[in-house]
Amino acid sequence: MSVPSGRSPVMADVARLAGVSHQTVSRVLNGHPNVKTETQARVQAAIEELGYRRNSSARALVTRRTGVIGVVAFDTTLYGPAQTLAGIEQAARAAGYFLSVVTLQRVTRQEVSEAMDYLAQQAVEGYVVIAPHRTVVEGLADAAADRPVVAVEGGEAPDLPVATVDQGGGAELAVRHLLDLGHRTVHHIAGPRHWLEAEYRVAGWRRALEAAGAPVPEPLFGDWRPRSGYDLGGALARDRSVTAMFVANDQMALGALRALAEAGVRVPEDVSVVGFDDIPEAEFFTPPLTTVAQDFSEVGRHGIRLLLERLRLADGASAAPARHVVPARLVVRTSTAAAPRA
Amino acid sequence: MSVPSGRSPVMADVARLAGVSHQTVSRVLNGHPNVKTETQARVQAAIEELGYRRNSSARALVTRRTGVIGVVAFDTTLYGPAQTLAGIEQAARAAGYFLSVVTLQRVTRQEVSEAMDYLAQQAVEGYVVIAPHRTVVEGLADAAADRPVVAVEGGEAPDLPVATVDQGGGAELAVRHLLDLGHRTVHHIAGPRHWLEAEYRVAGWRRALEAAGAPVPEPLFGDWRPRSGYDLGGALARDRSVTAMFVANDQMALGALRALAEAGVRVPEDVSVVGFDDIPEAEFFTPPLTTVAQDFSEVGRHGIRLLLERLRLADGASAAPARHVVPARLVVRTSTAAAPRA
DNA sequence: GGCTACATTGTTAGCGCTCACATTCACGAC
DNA sequence: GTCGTGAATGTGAGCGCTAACAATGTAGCC
Repeated sequence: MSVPSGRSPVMADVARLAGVSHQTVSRVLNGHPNVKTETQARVQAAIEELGYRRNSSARALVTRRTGVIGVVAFDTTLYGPAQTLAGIEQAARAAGYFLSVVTLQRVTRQEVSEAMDYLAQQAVEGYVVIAPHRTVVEGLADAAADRPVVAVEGGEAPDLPVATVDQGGGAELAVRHLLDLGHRTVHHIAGPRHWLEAEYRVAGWRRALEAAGAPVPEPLFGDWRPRSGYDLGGALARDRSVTAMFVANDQMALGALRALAEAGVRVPEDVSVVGFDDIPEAEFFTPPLTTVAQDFSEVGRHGIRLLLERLRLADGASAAPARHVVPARLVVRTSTAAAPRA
Repeated sequence: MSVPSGRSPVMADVARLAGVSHQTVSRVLNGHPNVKTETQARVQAAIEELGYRRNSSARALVTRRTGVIGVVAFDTTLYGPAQTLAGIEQAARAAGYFLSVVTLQRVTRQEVSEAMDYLAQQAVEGYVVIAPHRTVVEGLADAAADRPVVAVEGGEAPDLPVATVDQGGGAELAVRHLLDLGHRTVHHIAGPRHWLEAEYRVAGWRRALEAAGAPVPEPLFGDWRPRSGYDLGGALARDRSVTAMFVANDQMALGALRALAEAGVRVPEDVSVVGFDDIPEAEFFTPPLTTVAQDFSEVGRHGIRLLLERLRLADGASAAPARHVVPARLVVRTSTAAAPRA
């Protein structure tokens, strides 16, 4: 009787049943300290009896907080972004936030702007942008967000808090590992231009070679897909001077392994191969792939952490742009071995 | 001056600037027919000048529609679920809906209930549940949703609209392909028990064998991961009578290929292998994997379609549970060949 | 002209909640 | 006793929007 049938209960219904004012119900719901334990219990009981659930729209209307974080992602088909997204989701939920995700079809400044605009419609409190691409970082500038933004995998986006894996450092690990095995130099199949991760890996690769006084060959640019690794790997396979290659992700490394096999080049006897990402499949490639592991969910977690910090500071004082860099880790399997005698 | 600085513009601000009532602004925003073209233009101009954006909470409060669809997903690390989610996201956005995603950590009835509860807090209008597991389907029953629910990959969930790939049919394609190549029978490395997709693939495999009068060996149960394919594939490799295996997903097939290689068994000369999913890597396995392709995004799209249909029917009349089944497709590569002479 | 019909716009009343403030009561200090 | 204090609760207003209805203008028609 306390709730007219046909509509779901509201605070006033709970209040009536518990014999208190709607405000007291609100206090119980929000954990306000000054409520008698007994009253609290009575309200709780009423809530449960009616199956009451607070109307989030009404609450958001007055508090101006929706509890929603907007996420702009790109190509969640790739292992890395998908994992990062999962990490973000975990962290957000743990903090009591909801996630609204938009996946970009193409990486253009306009699409980034549109995605953020779309999310703004939903009154997200802030954005986490998975920004593996230079264009995305630029698009962020256009979007002129009036809300906090954190970039994940966003390289060194200026004026923006960033959570990222140490791509360059990971690349250095890979190259040093190969040099230590006695290879004269290391060839590189890179990710596509304008992808920040690709650029940083190229830079790290170059740095490690130069530090060792090794010659720096021209890098070849793929598109992350196995197919391009196959094509470019095939090209390198024909060059008998190549004894070591560092491939910018595991999928392309897979393609390269295939091309090498078809060319009759043995891995690791003739050529050593190192990948990047450590996808679950890498361990079972032919041969099992030495690669650089990234902790994606850690990155996602820190992305959310940085955003929440910004949200707490609220409007006025925007904190200094912070960076959180997660180290990469080399996983040695059997696709690498000592350089063959010349 | 029309907007007091320090707060964002509201409808009344736009109305004042355009010299109309706030209701007319609302009409323009909602595409109401009876507004003079000229008025419309004036309002539009005012909106743009002020950078006005409608407050979605206020709107949701009065319309009782949030425009948010809740998605319950599980293990988006796996290729299939991740792809399905992407398809759902595309379709939802195209229809003007937002998505709120919760990813389950473990598949228990309780976690499913909790996830739906969590989404209910946000007043989602309906649920799309990626339900590849028997437990999830059961959990749906507990959750006693007062809102429409659609299961994706949910097998034959009773009383629930379902969008799914024809798993059984796909398995039959795989098995028939192998039998046609002259194999006496086909061994099966299955997915984990209680996974609906796994069960349907087992059923299809059995059906095809029985239809052909072939003996039906005991299936082996893996966990989708490459490691289990490796372990179980190794076991089958030791059995010289095995000439063909159908592996329930590509990741396990990769593990199996590895185990066969290590055991000195040649693929496809000694043993033929067929996978399931057609992940991007499959084409570059050693050897390139014959597999069954599923159109995940199509499934996601139809999941959203079914939900939207339910939402339109609104509260009263719940439509008859509909099913949309997307056919699977065999992709022949070089991991399969004619049976070796006995 | 007077009436109807319809297009166009304005007015008013909430949606369900939280915030600011008012009120009540109990208790101890003086 | 009186007053101050703080805990516990209630009251009223208003967040920004849409829905329902009212009011106006405008044309068409007899």
